[in-house]
Amino acid sequence: MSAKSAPATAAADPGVSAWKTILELVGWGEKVAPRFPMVAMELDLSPKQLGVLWRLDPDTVEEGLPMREVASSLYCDASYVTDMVDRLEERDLIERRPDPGDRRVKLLALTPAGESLRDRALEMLYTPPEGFERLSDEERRTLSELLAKVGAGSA
Amino acid sequence: MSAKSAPATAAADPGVSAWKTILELVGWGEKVAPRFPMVAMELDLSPKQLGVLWRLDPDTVEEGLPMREVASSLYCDASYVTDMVDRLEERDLIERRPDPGDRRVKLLALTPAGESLRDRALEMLYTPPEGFERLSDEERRTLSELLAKVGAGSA
DNA sequence: TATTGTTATACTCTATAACTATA
DNA sequence: TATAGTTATAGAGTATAACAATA
Repeated sequence: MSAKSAPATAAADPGVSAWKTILELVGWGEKVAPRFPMVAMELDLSPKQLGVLWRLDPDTVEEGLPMREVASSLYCDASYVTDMVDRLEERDLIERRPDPGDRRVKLLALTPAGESLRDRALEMLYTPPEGFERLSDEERRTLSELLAKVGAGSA
Repeated sequence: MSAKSAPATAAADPGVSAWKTILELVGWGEKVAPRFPMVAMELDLSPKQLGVLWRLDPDTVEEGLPMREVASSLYCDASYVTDMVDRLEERDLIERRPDPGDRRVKLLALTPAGESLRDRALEMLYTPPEGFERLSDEERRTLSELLAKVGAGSA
């Protein structure tokens, strides 16, 4: 498996070429700006701050999310979560609530302003790239089904 | 278009749900670690440093790439490219070459060590997530074709 | 004793501004 | 005068270690 032959082999596998296209679409190729950081920047948030807002889905985390869980879910240190939360709290986007069951824990939840900013972010993030318009309705359905099969379990 | 109704509408559009799955697969969802930064970390590179190596494809940029082009392609400042290149050069991964045509310009090119590190990185990056194994050969071909249509022009 | 979160601190990442050399 | 790259510097992002409160 020499350095020269590996790429050729890879290109022949439709799974690999599909995956490469996905990386391009998402902004980890050469021509498109990375989507997630771009959305964050437009909303004056760092990517990780947007990550915090994102996890705080009001529909699923009614009571709030322990900071520790946010930290592990974002792959960053707890002390940094403290810092981000401080600043998001100053901007009145989230709030800390005591956990009735364990007084060490603080639960994070969105304020109304935070909810609406999160909504705007998800709307931007979830808008498919323009290339999707080149597919027919049926092709879009097929694509969605195939990807759902791929993503089952992780998505 | 209230904040509550928007997500429901989105879920009904197969284009949107396909795109959401893509975001999950790539690590911008909740359960998977972001792929690109992870690959970089495993190779002891920052994501942007990996970006530099990535652009320096020996097959397409024979003579080397001007630093200015690398900067704009990575959406970062030229001074930061200087810094990254300093450190990549210290690690003997890339080198600066004079541009015979314009003596202000420096061309970046991979050393042999840089080439092999880049190969390793691309091999990791281009390995599709495990979920792809759930597709038949024909499904993979279909997926690849549909995505190629979506990505045409940007990929 | 182990765990949640905070504080203090330091290190890495990245941009701005001023500068040098070339065009 | 304008452009490619560098230097010096400052600011954001992020981690480590020591600590307080609670379990």
